[in-house]
Amino acid sequence: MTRDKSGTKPTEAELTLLNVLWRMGPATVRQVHEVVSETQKTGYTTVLKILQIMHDKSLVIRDETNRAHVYAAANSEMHTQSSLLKDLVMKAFGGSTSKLVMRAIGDSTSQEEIEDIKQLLNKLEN
Amino acid sequence: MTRDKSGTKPTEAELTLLNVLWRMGPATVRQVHEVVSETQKTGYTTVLKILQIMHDKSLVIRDETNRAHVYAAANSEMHTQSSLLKDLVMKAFGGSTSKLVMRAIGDSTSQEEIEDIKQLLNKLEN
DNA sequence: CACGAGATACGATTAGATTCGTAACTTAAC
DNA sequence: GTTAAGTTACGAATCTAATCGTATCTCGTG
Repeated sequence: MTRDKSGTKPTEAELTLLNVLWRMGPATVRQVHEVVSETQKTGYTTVLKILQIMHDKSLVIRDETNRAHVYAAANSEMHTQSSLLKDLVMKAFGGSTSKLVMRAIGDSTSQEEIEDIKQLLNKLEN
Repeated sequence: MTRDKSGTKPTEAELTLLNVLWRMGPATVRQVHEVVSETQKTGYTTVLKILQIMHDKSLVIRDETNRAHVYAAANSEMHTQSSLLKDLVMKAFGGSTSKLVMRAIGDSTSQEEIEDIKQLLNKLEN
């Protein structure tokens, strides 16, 4: 029996590549590698391999029409953020989203961020 | 050169045990194992081993006075929550805490949770 | 149609996490 | 002081993540 691989939480390396794909939109291995190389020394085939694994897990879809396959994130950034948040809420905040939010707000050193959050809450009033 | 192991992010299994220690306070391997066994089928020596590894990493401290060593979390739950949050903010929210908070609030299905958060924000006004 | 650049596929390696069996040790009680 | 129960220590096996070298494939160009 093979475990269902969709909906799996992306690993650290996978999340790095997803961030690139969300920022760039659909892209080839080469394009992804170029962006990643700006901040990390990662081999081309490493990026390729991880994208292939992500394809196996259905974390990305790919267009094989052309010789250089074009990869795209299977799920939206929003969806993935929610999924990661839910995971953290469960594992470290006893399932309480409000506890997580309060901790996050409490940690906020930036005054701007606090203002942003207040504005959002004001909108929620309506 | 050995890398500094303190301040390391706890793994999944480690976080499970930390949750028990935070809930119970200082405890022996047996006590931790009993609690963990309620929800998982984990061997006694597995719990022991993980606690030993956590001790190596300075994630827990232990009192070896008695034959059965007594383990305690090295860092507070709050401290660890903040650390995990910061990590997620960096890896999945482009470093923006407010984005994380907004997503978390947006996902909140529970009306109570939204109320809790509003109350906290009101307190912050002062 | 042969070639070379550039692409994918594959397999091996390394490192860390997790699991647990077995050995060795400690101590209270007989 | 021997034993039995309970404990820690150790090491091996398994699994997953991550990395990359090498082999193979593909296609435009001459």
